[in-house]
Amino acid sequence: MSTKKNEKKQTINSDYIAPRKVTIKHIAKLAGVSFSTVAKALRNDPVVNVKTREKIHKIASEVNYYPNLLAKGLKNKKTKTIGIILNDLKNPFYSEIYKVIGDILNEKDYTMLLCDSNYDQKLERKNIITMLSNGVEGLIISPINESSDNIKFIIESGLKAVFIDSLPEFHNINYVYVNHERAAFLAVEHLILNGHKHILLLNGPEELSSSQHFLRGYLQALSKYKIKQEENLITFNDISIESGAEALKEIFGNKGIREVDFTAIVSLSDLLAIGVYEAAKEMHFKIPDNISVIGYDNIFATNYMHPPLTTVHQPKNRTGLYSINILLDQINSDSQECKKMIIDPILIERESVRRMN
Amino acid sequence: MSTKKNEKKQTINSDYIAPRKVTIKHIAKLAGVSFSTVAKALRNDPVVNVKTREKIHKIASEVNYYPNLLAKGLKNKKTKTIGIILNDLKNPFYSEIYKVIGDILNEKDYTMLLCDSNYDQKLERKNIITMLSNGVEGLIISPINESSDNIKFIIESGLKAVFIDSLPEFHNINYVYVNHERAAFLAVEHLILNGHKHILLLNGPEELSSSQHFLRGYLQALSKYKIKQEENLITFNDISIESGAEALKEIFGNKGIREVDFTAIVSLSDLLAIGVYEAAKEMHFKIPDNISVIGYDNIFATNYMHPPLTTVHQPKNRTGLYSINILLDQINSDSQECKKMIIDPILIERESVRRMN
DNA sequence: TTGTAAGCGTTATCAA
DNA sequence: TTGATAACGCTTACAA
Repeated sequence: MSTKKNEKKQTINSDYIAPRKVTIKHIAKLAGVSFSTVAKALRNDPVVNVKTREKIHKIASEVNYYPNLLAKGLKNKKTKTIGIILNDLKNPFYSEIYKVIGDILNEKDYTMLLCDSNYDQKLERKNIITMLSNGVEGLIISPINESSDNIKFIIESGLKAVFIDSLPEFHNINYVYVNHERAAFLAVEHLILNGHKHILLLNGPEELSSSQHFLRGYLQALSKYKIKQEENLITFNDISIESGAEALKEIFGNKGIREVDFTAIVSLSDLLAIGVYEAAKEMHFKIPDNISVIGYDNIFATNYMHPPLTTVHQPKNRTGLYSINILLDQINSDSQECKKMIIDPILIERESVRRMN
Repeated sequence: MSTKKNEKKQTINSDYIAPRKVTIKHIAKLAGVSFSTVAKALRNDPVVNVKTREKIHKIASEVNYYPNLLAKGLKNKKTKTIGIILNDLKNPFYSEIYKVIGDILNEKDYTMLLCDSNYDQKLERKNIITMLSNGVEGLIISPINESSDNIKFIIESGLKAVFIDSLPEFHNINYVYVNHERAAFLAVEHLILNGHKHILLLNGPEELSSSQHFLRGYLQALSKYKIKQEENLITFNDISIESGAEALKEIFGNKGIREVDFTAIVSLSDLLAIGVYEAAKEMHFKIPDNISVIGYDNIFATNYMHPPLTTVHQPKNRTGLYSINILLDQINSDSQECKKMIIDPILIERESVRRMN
C-alpha cells in the first residue's frame, strides 16, 4: 500500500521537466501534510491548525497556486459560470447589455461564457448545448424565436434561464422584455401625428420574434388612425447597416425620390436606420426633407448623427441589470418563483422626422 | 463485489425523482452494456460493434445526452475554450474584434470566455487567473500595461496567448499590434499640414500602454515639424464619451472659445472624440469651425456624425482574425514559433478638420 | 487536528 | 467486441 503511494509520488516527481500546473497534491508534499488538509486549509476551514493554515497559504501563493475549476465544478456542480447567448455581438444594443452584466459578474466572481448565434436557430441550439455541456449555472438568452423548440429545450433541461428581448409563452420562466409592440406603436404614431400616411417598415428577419411584435405594433398604429396597410411597405431584412442601405437602394431602384410611395420609414433597429442614412448619401436624398426616419434602440451613436436620429429608447441598462439579478437570485436562493418584467420603451424626438402638416 | 456494484446502481435509481443530467452511465444501463462501451460508441470507435453503436447513439439522442465538458476537460486537458480579456466590452472598437473572433470560434467548435477588466490592473490579474482556473486552451488579451507583472504572469503560466493592442517586450510571445505611434503621428501630421499649431491631446489613461505609444507619436510629429510641445495641451482621460466631454468642459471652464489656446484636438479614441462633439453641443462651439477634431479607431458611428469625423482607421477585423488564427494554430500544432504582427493604421479624411492655411 | 477514501463524469489501458 | 479499472483535481464524510 505505502509502496504504491510512493510509486505514485515518484511518477509525479519525474514529471518535473514539463512545468505542470500545481495542484493541492504538490502543495501537500511541499508542506508535508496530506492533500485533504491542504484542501481544508485553502478554504480556511477553522478545523485545521492556524500555523498549518498559514504555512499552506504561504506555499500556495509562492507556487502561484490557483484551483482547477473543472475539478471543482465536476465535484460540486457549481461552476461560477453563467452563459449569455445573443445574436450579434457587434450590435451596440447588445454590447450595452452585456457590459452591465459583465460588471455585475465581476463583482460576484462569476465568469461569462458568451456566444453569438448570428440569428441562426441551428447555431442557437448548438450554443445552448455548449452552455449545458459547460455546466453554466444559469443562462441569459435573447432567443431568435420565442416559440421555437430551442426554448422548450432550455426549459426541459432544467437550466435556470432568463429570456430577454422576447416573450415566450410559458409560465414557468423568467423574462425581461422591452415592449416591442409598444415601441413600434409609439414610433408609427409619432410619424402619423406628423402627417405621414405612407410609412415603410424596415423590419428584422421574419422568423425573429422581435420582428413579429414590432409588426404588430406597426399595424396597430395604422389601424388606430385608420390608415390603410400597404403590403409593399412591409419589408423584412437582416439587422445591419449594410442591409438597411441595401434595402433602400433596392426599393429606389431606378425611381427618383418623387416617385417613391412613402414619406417615412420606421425600423426595428437603429442599425437599419443608419443604413437609411447611408443610402441617403449614395442616392442623394435628404433626411428628413425627402424622407423621415425613426429608429429603435437608441444606441449611443444616434445622438450624434446628422440629423440626430429620432428613435425609441430601449432601457438596455435595466434589461441587463434586471436579467442578471434575477438569474443570480434564482441561482443562489433556490427560490423557484418566476419573474416576468415588461419594460416600456420611450420615444426620443430628435431631428429625423419632418412635420408634414 | 457485485453486490456493491448493485448497490451503487440502486443509488442512482433512487435518484429518479430529481431529473438528473444524463451521463454515459445512464445510457449504459438503458443499453445494457458497460459504460466504457458507451464511451467508445459515442466517439464512434470502430472497435465497438456497429449494431451496439447505433443502438447507443439512438438512446443517447432520445435522452438528450450531452457530454460533461468539465469531466472531459479534467481528463484530457482540452476544454475547447478560449479566453478573451478586454478593457471595455461596450467600446465598439472591441466589439468588432470579438465579433470576428466569435465567428471563427463558432466554426471551430470552441467556446469563448469573455472578461472585461475595465482598465483596472487588479481586475485584469483576477481575470487572468479565472482563465487559468477554467483551463482555457488559449488567451487573447488586450493588456492594460505591456510591461506589467500581469504579462510576466501569463508568460510564466505557460498559457498560450496572443497580445493585442500592445507591444510587450518579450521575445517568446505573440502579438498583433496596430501601430499606435504611427497612428498618432498620422493624425497630428494631418492637423499640422492643415495649419494647426496648437494641438490638444486627449489621451487615454496614463498607465495604459496605448496612451504611451500614442503620446510618443504625437511628440514625434510635433518635433518633425518643429512645433513646440506645450505641457498643458497633454491630457490623460478615461476612455469614454462622457469623460471626453468632461475634459473639454473643464478646459473651457469660464473661457470663451476665442480664449482657448488650441485650435485642434487629437484623441486616442473615437469615443473621446465623440465626447468633444457632445461638449460642442453644450458649450456652443462648432466643429470644425472653432475647433478641429481627429479621432482614432474608426468605429462605425464616426462616418455618420455631424460633421463626419476625420479619424485614423484601425483594422479591427484583421486584428481579430489574425489573433484568433495565430492562437488556434499554436494550440493545434504545438508549433512554438512566435508570431509578431504589426499592422499599419490608415488616415481617413472626413470633415472634422478645418484648413487654416 | 490530520489523514483516508470515495466519488463527480469522463478517457484510456488492459484484461477477458 | 466488451468490460473493469485507474486517473484527472477537487470535496467531504469518516476514521485515526
